[in-house]
Amino acid sequence: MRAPAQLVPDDACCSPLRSVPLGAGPAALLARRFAALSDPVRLRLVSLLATSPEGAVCVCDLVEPVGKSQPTVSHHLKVLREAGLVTSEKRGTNVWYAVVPTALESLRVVLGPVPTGG
Amino acid sequence: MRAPAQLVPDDACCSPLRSVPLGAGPAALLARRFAALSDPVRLRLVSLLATSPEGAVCVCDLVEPVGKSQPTVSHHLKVLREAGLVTSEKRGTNVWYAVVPTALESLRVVLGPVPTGG
DNA sequence: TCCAGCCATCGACGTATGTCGATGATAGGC
DNA sequence: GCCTATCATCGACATACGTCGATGGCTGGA
Repeated sequence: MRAPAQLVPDDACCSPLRSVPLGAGPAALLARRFAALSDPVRLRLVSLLATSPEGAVCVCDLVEPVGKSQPTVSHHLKVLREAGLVTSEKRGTNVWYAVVPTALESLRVVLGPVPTGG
Repeated sequence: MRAPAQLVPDDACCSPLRSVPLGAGPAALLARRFAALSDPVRLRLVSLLATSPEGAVCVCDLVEPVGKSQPTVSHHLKVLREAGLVTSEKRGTNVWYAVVPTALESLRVVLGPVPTGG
């Protein structure tokens, strides 16, 4: 259950937007990741995970802060997981989620200035 | 027509995701911007604008590269414009679009590590 | 073994989104 | 003034998405 269908690989897929015109394939890959961040609830979930002192948060501690039902939170976590932005780990009855720093970093690189010839 | 309804302001609206849990308001603002980047066609449009030597591209030169109809391209450009990611300027019969570097930079900041206490 | 708690999945609903053809608005050339 | 070119808007359609209540699968404790 940890990562059954990782639709987007963890590592970066594309060059910065300013380096070379994006092809259809890389654009689709990138779009999936940005789509994962295109919802307020998911952004708040990522923020809650990222700001956690332990680096991971139990699902039971995510439902109340975002103010959505448990199935809705579970759905959003699945979207983030399939986008490769978070990982999940089962501990007893609970499931703990954590952000994947390299995934956020890869998006940062895409938004950044072109490294060569800038 | 340049910027009739700027739904998202140009400057950054939020702290990095890792600094403090995101509130509902800032999350909604950010989500709108990421949503603008959540489509392959729009990502390619931004890339075409960003890689242009002149820094701006006529709409007539955007339709063919992305392989969509002219109304569809116009629709996507509107989404990008209302998200504050691009600007448009009329020159004669043509309309030239250009990226807003600070807008991309603000998203980069949000994805980045917390500046204080990192 | 049974029960309780936690989380994922399912089914359904309303809404938002991407896409196109047709049309309209504006600018420039004859 | 008329025609053409360029781009935005409109209307329509299929699909995707966010949301919830209900349900199911697992785990741990009594």
